[in-house]
Amino acid sequence: MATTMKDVARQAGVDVSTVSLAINNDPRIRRETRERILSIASDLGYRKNHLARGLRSGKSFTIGAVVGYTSSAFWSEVLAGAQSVLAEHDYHLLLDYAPSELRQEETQIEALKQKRVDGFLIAPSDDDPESPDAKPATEHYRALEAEKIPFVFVDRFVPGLDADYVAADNFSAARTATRHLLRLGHKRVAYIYAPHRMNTAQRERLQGYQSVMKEARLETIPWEALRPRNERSLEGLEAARELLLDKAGKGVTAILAATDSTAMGVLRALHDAEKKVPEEMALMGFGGASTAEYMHPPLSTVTLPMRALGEHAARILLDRIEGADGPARHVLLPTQLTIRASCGAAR
Amino acid sequence: MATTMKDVARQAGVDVSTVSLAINNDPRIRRETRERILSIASDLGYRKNHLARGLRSGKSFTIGAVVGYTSSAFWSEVLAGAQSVLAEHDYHLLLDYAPSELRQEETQIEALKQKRVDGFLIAPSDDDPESPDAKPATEHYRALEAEKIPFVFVDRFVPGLDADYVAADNFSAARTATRHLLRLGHKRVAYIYAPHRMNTAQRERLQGYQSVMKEARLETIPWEALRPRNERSLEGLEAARELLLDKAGKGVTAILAATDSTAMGVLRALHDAEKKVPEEMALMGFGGASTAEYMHPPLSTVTLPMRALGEHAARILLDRIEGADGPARHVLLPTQLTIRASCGAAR
DNA sequence: AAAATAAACAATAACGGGTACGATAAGCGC
DNA sequence: GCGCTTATCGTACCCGTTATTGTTTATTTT
Repeated sequence: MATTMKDVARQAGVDVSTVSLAINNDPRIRRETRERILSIASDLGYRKNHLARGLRSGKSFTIGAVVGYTSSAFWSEVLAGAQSVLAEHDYHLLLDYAPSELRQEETQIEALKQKRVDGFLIAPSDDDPESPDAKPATEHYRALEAEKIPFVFVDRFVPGLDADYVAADNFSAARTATRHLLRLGHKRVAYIYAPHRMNTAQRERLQGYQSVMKEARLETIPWEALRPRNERSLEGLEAARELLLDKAGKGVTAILAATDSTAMGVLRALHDAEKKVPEEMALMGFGGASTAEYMHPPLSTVTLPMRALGEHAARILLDRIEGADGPARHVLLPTQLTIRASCGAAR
Repeated sequence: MATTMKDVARQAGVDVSTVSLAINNDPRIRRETRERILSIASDLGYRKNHLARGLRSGKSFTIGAVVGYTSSAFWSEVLAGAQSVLAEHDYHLLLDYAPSELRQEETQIEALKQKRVDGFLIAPSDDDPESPDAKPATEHYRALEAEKIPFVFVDRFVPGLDADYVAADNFSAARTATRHLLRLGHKRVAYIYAPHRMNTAQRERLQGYQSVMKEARLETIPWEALRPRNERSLEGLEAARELLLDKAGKGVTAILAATDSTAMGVLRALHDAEKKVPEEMALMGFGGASTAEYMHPPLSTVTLPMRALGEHAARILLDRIEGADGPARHVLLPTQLTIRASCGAAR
């Protein structure tokens, strides 16, 4: 059996309440007494029971993380960032990955509620590809608000819900990337994205691209990368291939891809079509996955602040748990344009 | 305040113990009574408190995951696999990422012990680069055994410790990969690996390579990829560059890289040196990261069963938690040789 | 020196749920 | 009608910790 406060108390000849106070550094306990107790506790291998503590105090020092495991490297980094901040305050992440397609958030949240998490980090699921205009379900988020369980959206958010969120500034990022391509002399710039992955982050990238193109009075060329038919096909590959054949793609000299992995698929299609990158076609992506750098040519990309996303979200969450209850905070973190070879030089 | 069993009991006009029995499907409670209680519980939005339950039963339905966050896509997949199995049994993962260099396992484990996790999934840290021959610290693992807290090593294990582990069959995988290269006609096959990432998994790959080369009476050409000096440099890149210049690299026609990311760095170096892949140099890696497929040429690789690693580890852990106490189980999962363009055809 | 105050610790009751045991009542055989 | 079993539920205590309130004993105030 694990040693408890009772054991320590017996050994030290004091009451358990005294042990508790001593361990929690309560000033009511004399210093020598505390030191004696702590020493005995250490000798006995005492380890406090967070379950009991949580039961009594109503806090579990645990944060539920409800994220999809798609583009897993991304979430891995985000969670690592969150965890590093949380660890400093004795908090831990309770993980609940689930494929975003299943959209099981409500079930996941419910299960984590039973474990009495003190708050949630949530990446809301993507739009329903069957009915992209349907309003996302918000009841379970409102339930969280009603129960006063803090939660912070990460990377994406649910429109119409005035909740805290931390995301990359995708709109500005897309504007910067698009402007960079225009500045290099490109006129016909296509934007390839996956509609079945549509969410607020993706939408803002698309809008950023559109806004710059419109301001420059250039034609926007949005191009949809459909869900690959079979497992072996790469997202973005077929789309790019079709774009090259379609009349809409005529004269396109630059492609902005909504994600790095899409850009990689596009790159493959360009290789297959023997289009030289960047000479005949410039290419940029979004992400910051380290592998983008390994491509041939190395992919220019908008680097997303993954760790910082997690860190900021964790800090806001901790604030809320401590009781801060101001208005919802919307944090947009700056991104970084990482210029490599794939977007080429001015023409 | 959240509704508790007491509230349900009051509403139903029974004792809390009856509610408890009803909720846990105890046969002593009449069916109609149980149904009435469950219905009232549902109406009141009752949700059981896992903290209280855990305190009483000594189980938290929580598993500590102590892994490094390096090659995060890998761990993301492993953890997703583990989580999918655990979720079926109401378990969750309590995450504790930490950079493997810090080797803080003991601290991490201690913190998770306080949260009363029912078991651990552990990826032991890499060898100490300062003293690679030093025995890894095993006291904290023995402490776990003494306290009868089950744990399973994943991907790597600690030599000399007779504990459960689940790993890819790296030795066979390396043998298969090496043999494949030999069968293609290569005689001088180099093996590039990172000594500062050395662990049991890496060691077995190296040994697999060596064993096949020795059996074929060919010279082994191990080549160390040192830790990149600056952030911007890619692991494997410098090593490959040096290998090409060194007399040891003379006549090498195939390179086996210890990981996919190393292979990517090597590929870059080969491009830079204008060595055609696979015509002038065949290349293979280990991993199964999806991005390997996006390379130019697409990288042949040994695909590691990431999800299955997590799933198996979780199952063993659940077994142990249920009380199974046979001898330590050592599970080696088969890998898959994924042939793409980078290793070329027979010459 | 009596009284007020402070210091240091003890005692006790929660927190929410699990469970061994006991109580009650109904059903049954004799 | 008696004792005995079985079904069904209540009683009471436990898990380990913490917040609150008491109870000493030492210290200061007047």
